[in-house]
Amino acid sequence: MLQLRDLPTPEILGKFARRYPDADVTAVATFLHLLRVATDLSMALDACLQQHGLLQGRWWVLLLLMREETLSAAPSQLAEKAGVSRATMTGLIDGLERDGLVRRVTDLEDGRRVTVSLTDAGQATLDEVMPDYYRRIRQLMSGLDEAGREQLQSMLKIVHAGSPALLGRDGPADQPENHEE
Amino acid sequence: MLQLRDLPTPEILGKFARRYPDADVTAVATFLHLLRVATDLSMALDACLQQHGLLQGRWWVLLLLMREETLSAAPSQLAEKAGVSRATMTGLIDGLERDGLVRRVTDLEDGRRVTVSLTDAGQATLDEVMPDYYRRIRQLMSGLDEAGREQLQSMLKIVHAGSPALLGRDGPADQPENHEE
DNA sequence: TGATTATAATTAGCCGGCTAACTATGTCAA
DNA sequence: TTGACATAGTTAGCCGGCTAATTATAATCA
Repeated sequence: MLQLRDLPTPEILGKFARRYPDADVTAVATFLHLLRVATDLSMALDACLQQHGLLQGRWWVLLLLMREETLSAAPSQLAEKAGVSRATMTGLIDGLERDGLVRRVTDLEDGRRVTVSLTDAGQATLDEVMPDYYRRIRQLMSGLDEAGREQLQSMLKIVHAGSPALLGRDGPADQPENHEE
Repeated sequence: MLQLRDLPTPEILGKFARRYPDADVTAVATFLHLLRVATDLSMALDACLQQHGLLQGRWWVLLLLMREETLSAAPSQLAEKAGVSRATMTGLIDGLERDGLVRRVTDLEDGRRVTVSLTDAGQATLDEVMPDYYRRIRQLMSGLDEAGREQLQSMLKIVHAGSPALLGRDGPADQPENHEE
């Protein structure tokens, strides 16, 4: 997601700000810092899961199934909840089924529908991974007390609320520029 | 990075915590929240850059070149600073060269070395993208004042410092000796 | 009824990461 | 001088996302 290792130094940001007067140095620094930390955490999570033979995508599928009372769900539901396309979910389920962690059952009444269920092996895998995962997250966050966590989350919400600003068709139209396309 | 759209509700976290007593509910919630927000920002950034015909990887290359006094650098330097493999950097440069945004020049003294330079067209592209980017970041962060940004960054540092906890070979039982920054 | 449309899942093929192998060039010491 | 090694970049091929097209089944209505 944010691969960049060499975040701009204050000097570089200042230099760029002279060429581009719209630059808000502390805003950019904070934004990049947030992406940098999150990227490192995500990569570290991947590494942790790989020690148990899982990858993030597959792990989420198992978790989503375990949340269900019936330990099962339709591929389309899983895709939506996991935030991936149905095609990607098909691939994830293929892999999990090959490893025996989930099972596919075609619906008897509606032949188009398929139900994916967590197998005993799948549950066992989660029972191995989750305690390790939870211990690591506990440790990761041990530097922040409850109040700190609350505060971090409330600041994240503020930033999150601004994210549509990044999306608008032509930017916060300060001064309209002429580009085609 | 964190595709998951359906973050666990407090009820689900509680249910999992009963099965896995090591779970620290607020730690997990904060961790996931951080990844969720960062992922949305990253995707929004991608969408913004795509409006100018760029992708994150290529954009970073142009920025790294613009930082240099000579507007040029070696592919290996760029790869390291951008945090991608040399092979990936070769591909990025291929695309940028094809679009005329950078230029490759083989070193006269050492035939193995190549210098990548920003072309006028590359600079012009940046001059189009950067003001838009900066305006959007300014808007994104407008909900936090300077003190808030400082505080957010200091909390990010605390979390970042704990990230080695996610990596340790066999859970946080053994303390990783990584210590930097 | 039977043609048309809608829905669920899958398949096909693209793209941008990666690692590992390869090519070309330079360096150094026997 | 030349053979072993080192270095810079590229190429080859894998993998997991994606979109778009396809297959199979169900639902609708003239």
